[in-house]
Amino acid sequence: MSGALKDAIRVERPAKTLRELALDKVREAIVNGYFRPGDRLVERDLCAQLGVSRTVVREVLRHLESEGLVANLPNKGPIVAQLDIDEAKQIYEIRGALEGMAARLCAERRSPEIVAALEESLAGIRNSYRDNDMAAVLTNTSSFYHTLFTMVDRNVAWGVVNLLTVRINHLRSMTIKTERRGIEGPLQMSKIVDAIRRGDGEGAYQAAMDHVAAASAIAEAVLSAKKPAD
Amino acid sequence: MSGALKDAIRVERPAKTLRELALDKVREAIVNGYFRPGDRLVERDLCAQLGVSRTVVREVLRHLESEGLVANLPNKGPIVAQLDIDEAKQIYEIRGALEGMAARLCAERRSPEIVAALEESLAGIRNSYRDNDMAAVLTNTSSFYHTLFTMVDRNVAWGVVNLLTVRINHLRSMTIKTERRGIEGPLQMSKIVDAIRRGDGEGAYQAAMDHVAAASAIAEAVLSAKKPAD
DNA sequence: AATCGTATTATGGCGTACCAGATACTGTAG
DNA sequence: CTACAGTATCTGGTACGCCATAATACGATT
Repeated sequence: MSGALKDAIRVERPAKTLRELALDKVREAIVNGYFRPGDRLVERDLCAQLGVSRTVVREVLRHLESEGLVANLPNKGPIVAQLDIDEAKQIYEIRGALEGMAARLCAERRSPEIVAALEESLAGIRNSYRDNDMAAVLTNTSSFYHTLFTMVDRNVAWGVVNLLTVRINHLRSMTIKTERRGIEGPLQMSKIVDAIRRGDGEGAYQAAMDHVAAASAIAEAVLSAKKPAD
Repeated sequence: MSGALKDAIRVERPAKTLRELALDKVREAIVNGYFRPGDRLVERDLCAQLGVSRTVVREVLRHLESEGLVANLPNKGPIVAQLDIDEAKQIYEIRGALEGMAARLCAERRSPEIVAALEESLAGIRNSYRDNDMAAVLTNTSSFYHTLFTMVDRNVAWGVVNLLTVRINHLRSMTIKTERRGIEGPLQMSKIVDAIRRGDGEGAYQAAMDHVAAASAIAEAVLSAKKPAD
């Protein structure tokens, strides 16, 4: 029997361990603001809320710690990591470097499929903005960059970007709501696609950098506006 | 009593939790080849070898998993991650982008302190090559890049680079032993320093990219030479 | 003898209970 | 009102036990 066929009929099992489920739940809770930055994450409370044992909770906390979403105070325990403005800027900068790199590679590949896939995501973003569905904007933006990286087989860089992105996720949800972002965001992204279509590597690189830089500027404004009030 | 004074007399405690100690030990063991890629990491065996409980071992394994040093096969358990050649190339590529970025920033900063610090590390590398002390070469190389990133306050990018570097660490120890690397490596790095001294951002970027590209090429040669024999 | 089913073993996943040490809180005595 | 002692809280860490699953060995049946 061929391997491919065997895979085809393979029975899908949940395969997710309790740990992974709990991990997703807690990450979700942090990202969407159920747990606020600075909140203490008391192990035994989490056990109760998640309905799992301390063993699982501890492993989850360790994992989130290595993702940078949770910080561990010595002799004090884990808290939701604070996002300081400088760190956020650094994250945007790194994303710029990596997304620029991916965009350049896409341009150099000169493949119509890439352009088509990117345009599909971009259309999704425009539609989501039109429908005022901010969750969908995030999803589609994510898929835009996902194709940008994976079409040129840069899954490691994609992993790095994802890892960093969760740390600024609540910033993202604020920046996309900003005035004019609904017009400028897609415009900048279409410039990336245009450059890729032209096979203009340098242009694609610059366009990707510009887009992230714009997001970073908005994030900085949002963050510094919020800090004093806090 | 002033806070500063209180800090000054504060008794320095190990501060490292048992978990962190165990984490370092296991990571060390993987990186320096005590555990080979593909080896199974049986929890209860590790408990015995490390002298700690399963809880700690499990947390350590989770952590290493998120670092990419350990892979978890479903219904099978953790093994030491295999490093495939494509992934290694991607890691080098990312390092190139980030180190290039940092080098450019250093050049734009035009600070004599940065140049001095870099030159000190570079001298260390040359001496270590002369003494044939490969471990010291790695340490000094690491400190070279550490200053490159931290002098311009890019600690997040430094963290990313470190995270990626452990995954290719045994490759690094092979590449630096390569013929001629003892001459070419420091030469390329001195080009980075020269560009930074001149304040030539683009030149520093290119020099850093070149250095990583050279390392990547050597790694590829080493890896593809070893694979068939395996 | 070949094959099929079953018992055993190894191992991870998960839970519970317990203890030690650090910290924060609280109430009482002077 | 302050100082101090006692207490509650919480994490770090350990030990042990149970269950599910996968692989392997073994034995029975045809």
